[in-house]
Amino acid sequence: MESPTFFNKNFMSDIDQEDYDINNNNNNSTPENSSGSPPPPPCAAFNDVVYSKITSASSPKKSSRRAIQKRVVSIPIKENSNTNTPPPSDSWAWRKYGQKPIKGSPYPRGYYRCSSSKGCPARKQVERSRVDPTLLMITYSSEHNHPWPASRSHHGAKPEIKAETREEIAAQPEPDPEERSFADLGDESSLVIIPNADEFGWFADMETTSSRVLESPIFAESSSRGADSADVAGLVFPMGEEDESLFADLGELPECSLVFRHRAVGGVGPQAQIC
DNA sequence: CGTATTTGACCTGCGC
DNA sequence: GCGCAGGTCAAATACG
Repeated sequence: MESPTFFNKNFMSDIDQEDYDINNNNNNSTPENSSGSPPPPPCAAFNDVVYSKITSASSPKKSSRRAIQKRVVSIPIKENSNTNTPPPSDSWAWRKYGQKPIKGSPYPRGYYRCSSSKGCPARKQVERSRVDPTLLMITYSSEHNHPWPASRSHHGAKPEIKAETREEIAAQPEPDPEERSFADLGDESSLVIIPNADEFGWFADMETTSSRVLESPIFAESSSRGADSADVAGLVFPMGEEDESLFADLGELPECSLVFRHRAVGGVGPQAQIC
């Protein structure tokens, strides 16, 4: 059903805005602030942007108007990663559906669709920060309040979205009991969300030049202790080997995330923080 | 053979 | 109204 919506133009510069806010140590001067709106929540290094998307009228599949919620995280990566380097894994399965060069940025933006569950409306965009190429900007978006799927099945299970078409997606919003609203993700804004200690592997993949992250006491510990990173997990996510169940809870990102923030002052790297 | 990725085309919104 | 840029589609291709 179409619901009346309003278009928030702020969304247009979502990434750029975040990017520059972050990298220009300008965290305190978000548009919201400058316009007299309530200040962002304590952890709000990023703006959650809720906007409506008015889709193509010529394409029935896309003709619905939906409120979209966006969240941007930035992740340090190896500088020598190239555009073919897959984005760091998070706890969902993503299927790439497009890539576009972005004006003003030497790096293309990749477009991914959630394939963790059938009918999952979530999407994400991945691009290198033009300001700091060692940062990977990941923009998650989903319909506002749409259930965020349980995490993808790891360990080889392929996402089962084969026959999925956009029509099917629109037609079957069968939420899983374990699913959480994507809106939940938005309750805590943050720069970098490390969803799962078991997946710090992708950090290993990125750490070389971005040891800034590992400067974090928490991370330094986790990285130096390898498998024992469960300590870290213990801090934020009660994780064991049976992380399947944990993954299933990853919809609760805010509750089980390590959060890194750029230091607004001092211009140093990200700062570990648990919201 | 089934699934994922690539990539050019197409569509839409926005700024001028 | 036009052009540009971003986002998505879908056919072709690659991969396991």
